Parts: sequence; structure tokens; C-alpha cells
Amino acid sequence: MAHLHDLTKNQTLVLDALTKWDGPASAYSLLDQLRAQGFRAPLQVYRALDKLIEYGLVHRLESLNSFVACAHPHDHAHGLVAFAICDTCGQVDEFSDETVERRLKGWAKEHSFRLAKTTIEMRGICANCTAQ
Amino acid sequence: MAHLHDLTKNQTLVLDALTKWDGPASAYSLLDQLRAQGFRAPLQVYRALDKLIEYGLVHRLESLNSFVACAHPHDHAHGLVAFAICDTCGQVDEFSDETVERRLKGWAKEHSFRLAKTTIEMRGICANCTAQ
DNA sequence: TGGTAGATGTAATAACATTACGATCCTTCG
DNA sequence: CGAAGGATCGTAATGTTATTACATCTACCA
Repeated sequence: MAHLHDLTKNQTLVLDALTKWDGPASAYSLLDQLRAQGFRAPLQVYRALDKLIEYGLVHRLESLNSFVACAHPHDHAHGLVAFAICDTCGQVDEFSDETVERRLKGWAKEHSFRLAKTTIEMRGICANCTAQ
Repeated sequence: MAHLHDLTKNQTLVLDALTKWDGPASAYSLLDQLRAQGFRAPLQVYRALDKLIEYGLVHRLESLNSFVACAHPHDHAHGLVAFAICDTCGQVDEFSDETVERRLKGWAKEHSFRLAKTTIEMRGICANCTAQ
């Protein structure tokens, strides 16, 4: 696992932009944001994101085609992560559940499925927006 | 919930194409397949897919941007569905897990998150491909 | 008859992601 | 030192996925 000081300039810029972003950001949103810092092409963003995801510092939200900074970047031990995404305000809640992880890994083992990555995304309306 | 005989012509064509398809299909693959039947534009496919998903006859695989016919289209009761997707052969295994469903719904209830839809996708290599 | 709701056809465009190629930088080791 | 190799970067072009906008059609029924 790489540490913060191992990040390249582009990776740092992308991670900073994403960390400051309120909610999930698309690669192109990040690109627009980073033009002021000299970014010109989507690939610059995608390459940085790939590495950041590999390092566990960023998550990809498949159902949104967007990205979020990991909420627990120092908790290197976190296994499976799940997301609750509010369709109204866009806020994302990241959490883990031991039981869910155990069950899914159990299924994989039973079926001899060599598990590489698991995506869990819940879509709905958060408490805050429901209260509005 | 609509029944089979409620489907329109386009919906039927798309569902048939997807059912015959081996594994997940992208909307554009389906479009190419259906040009012989008079399809001309992506929207014809997307509109049909939207309805079929609404009826529970088709699932969208978020991590692949593709679609599969539901493996249990007559089991109207199935709640949360999970997928195991083989990155080698593309085969998709659809299954349910009561415990996982209960845990995730529990999290939602605890956090007053009004849950609309849940995506669970496991990526990896299936038993068959591992054995090869 | 005329209104309305759902489905359709078509074109244009938006949004997301990758391939290809070459240049650059950095480390390692003869 | 300086060549070799690897990772990163810049840029352009292209490929893939999805939506907006607008017109038409069809079935149903008040």
C-alpha cells in the first residue's frame, strides 16, 4: 500500500480535488476543476484515479459512474465497503458490515468463485432529505 | 407487475434478444442485434430496457454497463438480488441472500435511509474458468 | 369528437472511457 | 558517467454508453 508521500503530482491534485468535492464527482468534473492546474485531457484524470483506487484512497461508484474519496483512508484493514447514496442530495455514506462480507465471501467459497472485488451500492433518500 | 402478454412489440423483441444472448449484453449490442427487426436508434433499446427492468424481467449490471435477462422471472417475490460476474468468461450467476438483505435493510432503517434499490455485484473468476 | 396517456421514430448531442503513440523523468547498475 | 528499463506524463483521436428534444402514432374513453 502506498503512502501519501508516494503520490505523484497528478495523483495528489486529483485526490485533493476529490477530497474537497462535496459528494461524488465524475472524471470530467474533476478534469474541469483541474484545468486551472494544467490538466488538459480525461486520461490524466483516469490514470490518477486508477492508481488512487488501487491504493484504496478513492472508491468508484459504479451506479453513478463517479468517484469519492475514501472516508477512512487510514483504515487500511477495511475489507468490503458498502455505500448508501442519496438520490436527492447526492451525499454518500460509506460503511462496512462484517456479516454481509462473511455471507458473500461464503457464497463465493461455496461456488469456487475466485472473488476479486465486490460492489454494494444502496440508492435511496437519506434521513436529512426525507425530513425536509 | 406486468405479465408477458402486456409487453409491447419493442419490449418483446428486446427481451427475446437478451434471453437468447449468452451472458450480459450492452444496449448497443442489442441494438445491432435488432437492426434486422427494424430497430434504428439507441433510444428504442433503452426505452424497452427501462420498462423491462421496471417489470423485473431484466437486470442492469452497473459495473459492466450491461443488461441480463432475469434468471427467475416468475419468482415475483425475489427481493434483493446479487450477481457474481466472471471476468474471464462473462457468465453471470444471480442469487439472493436473506441475511445480506436483512443486514442492509437493517442499516437503512437504523439510519432512516429510505432505500429504493440495492446493487450487489461480485467480480472475479468462476469455478469453471479457474479449473481451465 | 376530441382529449389524453403511453408508445414509437428519428436526429442530435451529451457524458463517460480507452487506445495509440511518443516524450519525459527517475532509478539502477555496468 | 551513461545506457537500460520502468513508471509517469502529454496529447490527439476515437470508441462506448446514455439522454434530450421534438414529432407522430395509437388505443381508449369521457
